[in-house]
Amino acid sequence: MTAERTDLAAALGKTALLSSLTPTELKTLAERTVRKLFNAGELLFSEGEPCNGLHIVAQGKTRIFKTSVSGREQVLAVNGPGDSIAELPVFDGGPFPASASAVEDTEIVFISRRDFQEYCLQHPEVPLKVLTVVGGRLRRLVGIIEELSFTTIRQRLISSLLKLAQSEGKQTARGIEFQLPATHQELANQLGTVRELVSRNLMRLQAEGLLDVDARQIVVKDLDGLKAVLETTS
Amino acid sequence: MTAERTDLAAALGKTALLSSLTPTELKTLAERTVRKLFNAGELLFSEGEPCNGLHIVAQGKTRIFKTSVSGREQVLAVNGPGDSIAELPVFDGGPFPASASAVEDTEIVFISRRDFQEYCLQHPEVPLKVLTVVGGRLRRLVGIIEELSFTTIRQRLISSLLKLAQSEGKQTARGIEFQLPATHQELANQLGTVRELVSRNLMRLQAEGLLDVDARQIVVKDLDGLKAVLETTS
DNA sequence: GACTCCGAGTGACATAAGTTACTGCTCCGC
DNA sequence: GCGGAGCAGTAACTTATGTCACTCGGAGTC
Repeated sequence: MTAERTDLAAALGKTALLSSLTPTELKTLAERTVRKLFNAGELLFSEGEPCNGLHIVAQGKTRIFKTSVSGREQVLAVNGPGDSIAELPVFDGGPFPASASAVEDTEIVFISRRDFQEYCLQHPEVPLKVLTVVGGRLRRLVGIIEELSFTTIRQRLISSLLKLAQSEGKQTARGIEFQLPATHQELANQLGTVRELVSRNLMRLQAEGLLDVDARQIVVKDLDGLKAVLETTS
Repeated sequence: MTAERTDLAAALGKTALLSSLTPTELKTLAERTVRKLFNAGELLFSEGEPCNGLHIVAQGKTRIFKTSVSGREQVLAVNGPGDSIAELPVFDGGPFPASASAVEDTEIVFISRRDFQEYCLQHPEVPLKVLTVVGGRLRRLVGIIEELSFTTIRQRLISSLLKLAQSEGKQTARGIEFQLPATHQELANQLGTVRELVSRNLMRLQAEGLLDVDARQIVVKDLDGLKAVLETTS
C-alpha cells in the first residue's frame, strides 16, 4: 500500500501541472487521489456530464472526442502518461464539452475538484501552469479548425502520414516504413471523416506512386512528393 | 488627462478578468495601460506574431480569424466591449495562434505582459478568472469544430439565423424580422465557407417558404420549419 | 475444418461544396 | 449624370465528401 502510494506520487510528479511540487507535497496530494482503471474502449466520461475533478493519465492512452447524432466521431485530442485531461471544466465549473474514452487499458489518477482547487490556492504558480497547458490545448483546437475549414481530407491524411513518418518511421531500402497506429476507422475519426475515404485516399496515393500501402503497413516512397501535394491546390 | 484615466479605470472594471479589483487598484493599473485606436477593418495583430500584452476591447468590435493560403477566412470569435482578447498567449509566451482585426472603429486598452503578470502574482484570483474566461473560449472552439465536422453549411446558416432571430429579431405581421449584422462575405467567413453558398442557401430557404430574403433583410416566416430542418438528416 | 467477426478495399451513386464568370443594383464621389 | 467600387444573385461546372452495399481475407472459436 505504501509502495503504491509512492508510485502514485512519482506519477503525479511527472505531470506538467504538478511538476513544481515538492516530494512531500506530492505525497500528501497522492494520498487524496483515487486510482481508476479503464479497459480499452471504455468511457471515462461523457459530454455534458458535470466534472468533479481532474483526471491524470498514469498509464495507457485516452482520446477526447465529440459524437454526432449520426454516430460519427471527431477526435479532439489523444493523451498519454503524464497528461492531464479536462483541466478546464474543473475550473469553470461547467460540464465536460466532449467525451473521453480509453484507447488502451488505462490507469487514471483522479483528484477531486475540491482538493485541487485547495492546492491551487496554496500554490499560486499552479494556475499559471494550468494556463500554459490549456494554451497548448487551445492551439491544437485552432489547428483542427484550420484543417477542417481549409484543407481536404487528402491533405489532412498526408500531413498525418508525414507526422507519423517522422515520429515512427524507419528508413529502409524501400522507403520510410511504419505502421498506422490505429484502424482506418480511428484515423478517420481523427481526420473528421469516414473509413471509406481514408482507405480510398491511401489507395490513391499508392496509385500515384507516393506510398506503398498494405492495410496498416505504410511505406513512404516519395517524401518530397507527398510534401509537394500539401503545397499545391491548398 | 485625469478624466481620461478614470474613464479607463471604469472600462477596465467592466471586463470579466479584472472585475474583482478595487477602484484604487484599477486606477493604478489604468495608469500603466496604453490606449490604441483602430479603424474598421484594420489589423490588431497577425497570426504568428509574438504577443507582448493583453488586449481589452473598450469600444467597438473585433474578430479573431484564421486565413488560408487561398485567402479564405475562418472566424473564431467576435468580441465586444469588456471582452479581453488573446489572454492565452500572454501566459504561455507563444505567438498569436490567429489574427485579429477591427470590425468597427475600435478602442483597445493594452496592458503589457509584464504588468499583467505582476498583477496576477499579487492577485492570485486573477489567473483563476482567466481560466474561466479561457474555458468559455475553449468551449466555443469545440463548438466550431463540431459544426465544421458534423453539419452542412445549410444547417450552420440556419442556426446562425435562429440565433439572430432570437437576439435581434422583431415580431411583425410578416414574421420575425431582422437585418444580417454583416455582409454575406463576412457571414460566410464565420460559417467557414464562401459568399456564394450563403447567398444560394438563403435563396433556397426562401424558395422553400421558410424565409423572405431581401439582401440583408431577413423575415423568418416559419420558425418551427427552420428548427425542423436542423433535426432532419443531421 | 466450418463459422463468425472485424477490418479493409471498392464500385456506384447522391449530394454538398467550391469555382468561374457574369449580371444587376446601389451608394458615392466628382 | 457618369464611372467605380462593393455587395448580392445566379448559372454552369468540377470536385470533394459521404452513403450503400458488397467482397475479401485473416484471426479466433467452437
